Formats: sequence, structure tokens, C-alpha cells
Amino acid sequence: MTDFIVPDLRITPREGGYARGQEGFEQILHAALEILVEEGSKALTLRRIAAACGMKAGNLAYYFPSKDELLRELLNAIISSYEQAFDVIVHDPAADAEQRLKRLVTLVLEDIRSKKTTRVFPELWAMSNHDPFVQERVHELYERARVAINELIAEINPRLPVEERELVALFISGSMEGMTMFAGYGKPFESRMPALEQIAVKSFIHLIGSLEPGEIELPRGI
Amino acid sequence: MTDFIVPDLRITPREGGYARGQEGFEQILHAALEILVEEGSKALTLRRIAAACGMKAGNLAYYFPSKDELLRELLNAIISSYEQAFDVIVHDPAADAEQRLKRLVTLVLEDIRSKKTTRVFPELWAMSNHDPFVQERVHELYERARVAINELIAEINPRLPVEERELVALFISGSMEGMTMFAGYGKPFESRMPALEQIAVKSFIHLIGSLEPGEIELPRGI
Amino acid sequence: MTDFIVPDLRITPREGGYARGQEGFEQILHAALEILVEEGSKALTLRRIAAACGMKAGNLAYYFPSKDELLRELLNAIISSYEQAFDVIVHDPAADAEQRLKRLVTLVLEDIRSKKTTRVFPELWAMSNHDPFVQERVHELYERARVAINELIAEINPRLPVEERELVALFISGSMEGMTMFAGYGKPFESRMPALEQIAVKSFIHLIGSLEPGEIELPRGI
Amino acid sequence: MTDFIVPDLRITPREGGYARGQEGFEQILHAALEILVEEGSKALTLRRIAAACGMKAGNLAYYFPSKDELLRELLNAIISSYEQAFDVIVHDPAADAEQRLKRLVTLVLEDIRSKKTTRVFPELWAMSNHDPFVQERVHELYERARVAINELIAEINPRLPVEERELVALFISGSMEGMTMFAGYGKPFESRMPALEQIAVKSFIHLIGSLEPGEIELPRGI
DNA sequence: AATGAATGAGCGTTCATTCAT
DNA sequence: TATGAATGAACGCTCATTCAT
Repeated sequence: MTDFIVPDLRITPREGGYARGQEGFEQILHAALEILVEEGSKALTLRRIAAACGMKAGNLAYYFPSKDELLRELLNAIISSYEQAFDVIVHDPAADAEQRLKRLVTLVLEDIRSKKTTRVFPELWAMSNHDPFVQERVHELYERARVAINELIAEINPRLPVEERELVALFISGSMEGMTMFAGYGKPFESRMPALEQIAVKSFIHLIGSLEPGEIELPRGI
Repeated sequence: MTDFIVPDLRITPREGGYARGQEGFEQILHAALEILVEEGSKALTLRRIAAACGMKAGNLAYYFPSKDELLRELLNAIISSYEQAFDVIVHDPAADAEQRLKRLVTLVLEDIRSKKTTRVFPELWAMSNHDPFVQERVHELYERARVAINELIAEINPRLPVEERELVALFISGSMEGMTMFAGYGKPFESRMPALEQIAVKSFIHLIGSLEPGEIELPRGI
Repeated sequence: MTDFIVPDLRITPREGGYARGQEGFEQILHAALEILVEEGSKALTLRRIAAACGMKAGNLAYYFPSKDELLRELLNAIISSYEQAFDVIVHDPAADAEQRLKRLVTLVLEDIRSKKTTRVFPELWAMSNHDPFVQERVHELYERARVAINELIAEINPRLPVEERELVALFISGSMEGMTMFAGYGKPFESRMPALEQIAVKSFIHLIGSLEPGEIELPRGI
Repeated sequence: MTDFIVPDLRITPREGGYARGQEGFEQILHAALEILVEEGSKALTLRRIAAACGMKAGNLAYYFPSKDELLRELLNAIISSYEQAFDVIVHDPAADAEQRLKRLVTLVLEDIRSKKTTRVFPELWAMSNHDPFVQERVHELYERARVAINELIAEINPRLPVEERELVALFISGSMEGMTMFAGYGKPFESRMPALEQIAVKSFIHLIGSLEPGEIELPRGI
């Protein structure tokens, strides 16, 4: 169960440069993540990041041409870390599809309890409302999550047409994300997450299994 | 169906409404909300708010002792507007409990499609991670929502113990909120919200009806 | 002779505001001019200007939306001051045209000896090479100067066609400006300016009087 | 006529040409000149110069101990290039003195139309107002020019005392320089330069020939 | 009620420079 | 020779805030 650990950041190594440079690069992104998690996006200033690295602000410009670029790299590294974790689950040669779904739900909800996830995702959601880059990148992440869920649904209830499967996957993914604000790290129902996991698993599995093809009225057009 | 309109803001008249004009007070909060919705929290500066009111920044000090206070009043008015709306639903003298639940789910999910809700709630969630005042106020809002759901669950499945009812209400509430990032205003699946509503209703109703008392393992402690 | 004084700056009063505001506005422009004259354009930073006014840099933003705007206002006020001075000369009801030309040359060359003119104009010329706004504004100033010279030429040698008059006016104006770097304030031949004035007057007057219509080959086209 | 080409830069080989490659040294100065000409002194930063050479800024320190030193070398090389060109003219074994003067005026004014001269000299004039080194070096350059003109004047009008000759040479040199801002590269009257050349030649030759010794009142003292 | 004018702190960024590699 | 990495200072600018008018 504890083998599902989303790494803090997944940083693509820079080409060239000394070892010290790669260190500094990663140090900056880790510091930025820490500040984002601990103090929120408003506190995410270059001076603060630099201070957290024991650097001067000017030196950040050496690693990142602009704050915007730093942020992009940070968000990318954050999101990549989740994508990487998802890939691990998907290729998990576990028992049957239902077991794998149970496992996926458990793992996602457990991850939501981590401080990083609880703190970072609401920031991403808020940013994505006004920043197309974030929107796009977040969208990609969830798309990958839905693909995984989708495959499990197809195994559990093969009669379900693809369109309905996708909707159910969307509903399941969203349902889980929605727990963040209530049972995430430091939230009032943090300790209730295990119970919520049981409810979620039971609910999702029944939903998948009970849906008849065509049962959901799909609005045509747009 | 369209009678469920969350008012933009619910502004409680200033206690001891002396001096400070109620009019300017409300104008400022509405301008602030609009900026928050349209441009995000980063753009929510006093200068911008003042400009949107046709005022100069200095004059805001007449109405609010500080930006922080203005923000508190704004968030409070936003959250109050939702609370007010919830009260309306709860006292809806509709048919049976299941019908009322269906209606509640529909109304909540429809509201999530509104630009205001899609834009404001992620901001609230992000802020609540670092601002105890926001956290507390958001918690209150959702508590009220869960109470309403809880009552409906009790009617539908009276055998369910209160603790399990509360968990289910929490799950349902969180599930719905989780749709915001996917099928909210301007989101990729905005147009799929009606289908999601069907899935949600079906899923929630089955969940409520099918749960056996004691089926959920409740961790003792905390 | 000393009645030809180019005012330091010609500042168009701002509309509205307190008296203190107009003061600050003018103070800033005067301080900026002084720095430009005494230390050159490289030293013309907002912090320095503010310091010279006893202000903090942030307050400059209250008067000018950007440094660029401040510079535009400064250059405009500088150039306007010369235009104003020129208008005075032109409408001078002095003796005959030749006398008026002598007087104009004397006055221009005397002005060139002033510290302000010696220091500011090379900056303007340099800036105008890369800043279209400065180029345009400087062009306007000299155009006005040439118009004045042109009128005098027309009186002295009425047979000269307009095109040739304009070229001679251009040559005379340029000749005078060219003294700046050699006999301007603090330059090696500053003390020789009176002698240069005599040479210039003699040379210009003969040139004007001796030119035959058509003597200058005018390249057709462009 | 076109044999009068001012070389871009005249770079004296490094004394004790050890170590520091002459090649990189020249490359840097050429890049700096290009930036000065194309973008102006404000854009003349070490980073930009280095980038134009395909180097990193740090490497410039290998060739020049400081930016100031680089600038000195640059300006020196620029000015030297003009001095070299002047020497060529002076030793031109052309016909009589008047012809040589005509040729000199033509060549100088043609050179003024070049982009390099039009762009660089106003920068030099502006810098010389605040930088004694530049002032001194520019002074030297023009002194050499005046010497050449002076010799021609002495040939054309041998009766003229040396002091008056020098003043006339100064006037002629300054007159020509003054065309830069009006008929230089990209200036409004660029295409009128040939006509200005005719005017200048006619005017200068008459001035030289017509002056009587003692006609100019020379102020005694400094 | 509201503006005008000012402040002090901080923002992201650029600069010349240094020095180990 | 040249880059990588870092610094310290300054840049133009924006911010919330204050207070006299």
C-alpha cells in the first residue's frame, strides 16, 4: 500500500552544466514547491524562493529566464510527478479489474491526504481558471487519470459504450478529487478518509456494474 | 428549476450603519467579486477595485480598515450568499425525500456551472489552506450543506446510524464539489454536466439505499 | 542681447489637483533636467530624480505613469522652451532683415554657450537616432527654426526660389548647431564664440545674397 | 571619390600581444560598435556584446578588465579610424588647394551620411560632455581635422594670420559636423546632402577668400 | 465621502563583476 | 580561453497604507 508514493517533483535533468548547476536547479524547484505548499501562491516570490535556497534573487535569473518560466517548470515537475505515479498503477499486474479499481481509489484518496496534494491541487485549480498553460497541463494530467479508470471500467462492465464509460470515469475522478477540501491534510475529516474510501469503492463499483447501455441520456451536439 | 439562483453577494447591513455609506460599501464588494471572478485573486488589488468603482484607492480606507478586512467581508458575503440559497432548498416543500435529493443534486451541479461558482470556489479552497478565517467560514458553509443532505438521507434510509449518514453526506457533497474543475464554467466537460447529474443522482440514491448499518468500518478514535 | 533667454522648461500646467501637486510636477521635471545636464542621460534614473526632489521613487509614479512618460514630458518641456524663445525672435520688430538675421545668429550661438543647451542637445541628437518620439519632436523644433530663417532669407534675397531658400536655411541652421561641440559650454573654444558669430554672420549673409537662382543643382526625385 | 572609406575600427594590436587573443579582442569591439550603431548606447551592455560574439558575458573579463575599459578601447578605435582617414585626405596629391578643399568637404559630408558616422558621433558628443576621456579623445580627432583644413586655408588665402585661419577652420569643421543631425543617415534631408555640399563648398571658399586680415575682432585673453 | 499626495516595502528583472572550473 | 555559477546593487514599477485637504 505504501509503495504508491508520488515523488515530490519529477525534474527533467538539464543538458550540460556542472553538477552544482543541476543541484541548484532542483533546489530552486523544491524550495518553490515547499513555499507553495506551506505558504500558498501569494508567498511564492523570487526573493523568498532564493532565500529558501540560500541564494540571492538575482541568481534565479541564471536558472530561469523569468518567474513565469520558473512557475511553468515547477508546475510541470509537479504534474509530471503525478503522471509518473499513475503510470505505475496502470501497469500494476494485480488481480482482477475490480481489485485494481479498489486499489486505485484507495491510492488516490490516500495521496489526497498528503500535505503536498491537499495544498497544491487547489492552487492548480485556482490558477487554471486564469492561466491557459496551467489549464492545459492540469487537463492533461486528469485525462491520463481518466484513461486508467476507463480501462478498468471496460473490464468490469464490457457492455458499456465508450461514451458512457468516459462519463463514468469523469464522475469517479471528480468525485475523488472533491474529497481534497474535506478529508485532505489538515481538513476536518482527514481521519475519516478510510471510511470515505470504503464508500467510494462500494459506490463506484456498483455504479459501473449497474449501468445499462443507453441508460444515461447523452445530450447530442456540443 | 431556474428559481435556484445564488445571489451574487449577501451583504449584511453594517452594524451601526452610521457614517459609512451602505451604497459605496456594497459597490466595492461587488466590484471586488467581479475582479476575483474575471481575473483571479492575483489581480484583486485595491487600486483595481477602486478603479472598478470609479474611486481612488485611498477612499477604500474609508469603508474598510485594511485590504484584509475587505477580503474577509467579501468572502463572508460570498459564502453567505450560498448559505442563503441552501436554506431555500432545504425548506422546499417538494414531494418525497428522493425527489428532493434529486433536485438538490441538480441544483448544486447546475450552480457549479455558473461562472461565479466555478471561479470563486477554487480560490476559496486555495485560500482556506493558509487562512484560518477562510477555512472556518468555508467549513461552516459546507456543514450547512451536509446538514441538508443528511436530513434527506435520514428520510430515505432511516435505518442508517447518524455517523454513517454524516459520512455519506460528506461523500456526496464532496463528490459534487469535485465536478467544479471538470464540468464547471469554461471547463472541458461543461456541456456534459447534465449527464453527470444523472450519474450522480443514480449513484447517490443507490448508495444511500443500499448501505447496511455497520457496513462501513468506522475507525475509532479521533 | 540678454533679453533672449530660453526658459529652462516650458511646462503646461496640469488640470486639477492641489497647488502642491503642480509644484511637485514641476519640481520633478526641473530635477530631471538638472540631472540630464549635470550627469548625462545614463544617470537619469527615477531614484536619482526622486532623491533630487526629496521624494521617494514610488511617488514619481503618482505624477508619471512610467519613466518613458516622464521623459516624454521632459523632452517636450525642453523643446517647447526653445520653440517659445524662437517665436519671440521671429516676432521681433527690429530693423531690416539683415539686422534681424544677425541678431538671430548671435542669439542662437549665445544660447549654445549656455550649459543647458550644450549639454542637452547632444543628448537629444543621440536619443533621436533610436527613439522615434524624440526624433519627431526634435524635427519639429528645427523645422520651426528653419521657417524663421527662411523668412529672413526671402526678405534679403527675394529672387531665390523657395526650394533653394529652404536648403540655405537648413545649411545655416545646421552650421550653427555644429558649433555646440566646439564652442559650447566648457568646450575648448567657448571663449571664441564671439569671433565665430562674426564669421557666421558674414558668411551666411554673403551666401544668401550671392546665390543665383538655379545655382544649386537640385537632384530631382526623392 | 569612393576611395575615402573610413574603416569601421582601427584597432592597435595589443601591446605585448601575449595570451589574450587578438581575434577575440577585435571581434568584441566590432560587435560593440554594431550594437552602438544599431541600438544605441543604452543597449550597449556586456551581455549583449558577448551574445553578439557568441560568448558569455563572463568571458569579456578576459579581454577587458572592465566595461569602462572596453568602452575606452572602442571609442579609441572608432576615433582612430577617422584619424586614419583624415591622414589619407591630407596627403592627397590632388590639384590646387581649392580643389583639395572641395574634395575634403565632399568626403566629410559623404561620410556623415554613413550610418556609422550618423549614429556614432552624437553618442560621442553626448558622452564627451560627462566623460573627460571621451572629451579629450574627441578633441584630438577634431584638432587633426582642423589642422588639415587650416593648411588648405593657408594655401588659398596666405595673407590670413594663423589665429584667424584657425577660427575659420573651426567654423568650417563645425559647420560640416552640424549637418549630421539633419542630412545624416535616415535623417529628413539625407537626400539633400549633395545640394548641401555645393552650398558648403561655395560658402567656405568665399569665406576663406574674402576675409581680410584683422576683419574678425579677436577678443583678447582666454 | 472622496481625492491628492506621499511613503516604505517589496516586486521581477538587469547589470557589471568575480571566481572556480 | 571560455563557461558556469553566484553576487550585490540598482533598475522601473506596484502595492497597501496614511493623512491632510
